[in-house]
Amino acid sequence: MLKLTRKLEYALIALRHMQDKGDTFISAKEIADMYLIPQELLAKTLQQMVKLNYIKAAQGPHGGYRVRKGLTEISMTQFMEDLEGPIGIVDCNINAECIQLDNCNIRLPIKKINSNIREIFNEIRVGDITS
Amino acid sequence: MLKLTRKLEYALIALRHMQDKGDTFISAKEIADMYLIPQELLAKTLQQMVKLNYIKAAQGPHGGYRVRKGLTEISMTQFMEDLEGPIGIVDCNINAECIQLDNCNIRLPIKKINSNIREIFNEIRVGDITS
DNA sequence: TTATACCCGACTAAAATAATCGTATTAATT
DNA sequence: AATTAATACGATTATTTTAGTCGGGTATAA
Repeated sequence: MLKLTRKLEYALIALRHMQDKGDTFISAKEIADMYLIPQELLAKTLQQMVKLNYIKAAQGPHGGYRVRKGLTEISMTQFMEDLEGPIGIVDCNINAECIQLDNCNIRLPIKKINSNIREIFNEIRVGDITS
Repeated sequence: MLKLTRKLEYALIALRHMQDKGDTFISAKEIADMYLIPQELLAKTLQQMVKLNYIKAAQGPHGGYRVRKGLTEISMTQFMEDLEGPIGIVDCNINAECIQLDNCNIRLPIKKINSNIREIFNEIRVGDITS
């Protein structure tokens, strides 16, 4: 209940590590070894962040990844939703395909809570965690 | 990511319905039929709430459940943790058995966020949703 | 030209969640 | 007393989500 995914954890750990290393390119392997993260999984997450323009990749020996400037200013809401899709504590906050429809008697207050949670993550920058 | 369980949804829907009906005993079947909830699953959830002293059960024909006074004042944090166990957006906030231990570079900020979320649910009463 | 590292889709495994089943017990009604 | 409608509860199965692996490809530094 109310869990973050491992992917997000790994992403944040990696970002923090890269951030500490400044401009040098860090390989997925280095991070995976250091924090005992499955390498392939981490690699895929990093590749996703490259597509999102969060980080920059360099191929070949001595290649790796480094953080792009400005990433730290992105809100955690955006970060999480970019990587994992919309935040919804119940499904009807995301796809609305609920068999109950109008019958549901708790829809509104739940919706409110969902906003509260997104709001929390709006107030937190990625940089608050990674630097 | 960050989902509530169905069990919690069903519990809240049921509580709200019972609350609307005042002191009369409402059967699990009535609620299940009305909101298209699997009856057995709802029944088990209701039984759990009986043990927690959230509601009172009456057996036999015309039996069912009714809400106990005072339930509405309970915080959502307590409610959710009673039904589903501790809120932890990552596992190390719950059982602390993480292979990374001191190696983890994001533990503190994550812990902070976890508190924020528990705080949100502390501010919400069950009654805010069910009445 | 070889070794290292990213790229990417398909696949498999594991864990968490959701749902069902079977049997027992209780109590109102007839 | 028998029947019926309800809760009680453990065991099991099914489904979905999450996590992790594999294989083949591309780029590039030394």
